[in-house]
Amino acid sequence: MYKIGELAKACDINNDTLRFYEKNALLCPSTRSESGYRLYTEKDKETLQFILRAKGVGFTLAEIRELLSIEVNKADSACADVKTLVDSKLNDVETKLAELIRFQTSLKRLSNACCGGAESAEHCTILEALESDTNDVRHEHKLNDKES
Amino acid sequence: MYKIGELAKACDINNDTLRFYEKNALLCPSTRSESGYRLYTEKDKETLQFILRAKGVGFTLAEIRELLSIEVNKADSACADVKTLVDSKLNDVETKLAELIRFQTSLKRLSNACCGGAESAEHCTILEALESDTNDVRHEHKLNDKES
DNA sequence: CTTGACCTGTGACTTAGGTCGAAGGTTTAT
DNA sequence: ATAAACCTTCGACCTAAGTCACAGGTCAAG
Repeated sequence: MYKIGELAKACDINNDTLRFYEKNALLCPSTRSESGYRLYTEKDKETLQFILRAKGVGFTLAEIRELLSIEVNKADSACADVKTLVDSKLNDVETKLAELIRFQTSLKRLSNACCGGAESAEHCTILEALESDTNDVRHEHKLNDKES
Repeated sequence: MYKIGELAKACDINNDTLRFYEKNALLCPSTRSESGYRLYTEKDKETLQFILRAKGVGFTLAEIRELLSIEVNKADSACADVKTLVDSKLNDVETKLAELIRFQTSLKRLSNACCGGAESAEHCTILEALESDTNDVRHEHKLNDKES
């Protein structure tokens, strides 16, 4: 049995995070001591590690709650249910990825176009790009310029 | 001169967003009418468009505030200052990108390993991967498995 | 002269995932 | 027996970028 601080230290998280997970129905300690201290079992620790691993692949706590409800009750769920969660998450991730790649492309273009010198910024190509709506900074669509 | 609703509509944002930008020192209307209405000039509109374009390439409002302070005072800033902001943002973006790619890789691996069938999830490879700490789900380091 | 569309300011609420402080109870070691 | 190190609950605070509600003032049309 772990007290809160012991489990937290063992898993390298904050005590408050554990309380937060409890409040949000992710991980409730199996028992309490006479005096009300949370007592976590080895099984609780495994659940916590499940949570941390799921966080590690990008799941939100709400999604992890879903995964856990399948996990505690495996026999009544299908593989397909689990895979759906993973694929839907993968979709989210790829959407965000696409946005970040647009950012990256635009920023690289801005950076490459700028001399970066100590001269006054009066003719800075970056500022000019942000000022002008012709020659949209955000998308390359028909710009047919090459990344240098 | 635009009233708040006119400028908001012209730029397809919310009136409250404009008030929010004002409160956060991003865009103050040049004047007010007798009765206190905000009045935005054409120049204000251009500044707003600058802000929206900068948002479009991924800058936060705090960063845009920095860009604007250079923009209003170009002569006293160097190109290098601007480029530094862009490069530092690019760095942020690439850090986030790296994390999302890790998520993507892990999720793809989980998804590919799962049959996704209607069978009970009792032996679901996804759940097993999240349960076990051997065979870490998050990183490929020495797994030398191939993406199918 | 009233109705409706607009504007004002203030302050609260949202999401996500915690983190912190205060006031007090418990355990353990000395 | 008392101090240090733990634990409890509760509630407030944090970031980011808004969004919404409320109570009231203004403006143009009919």
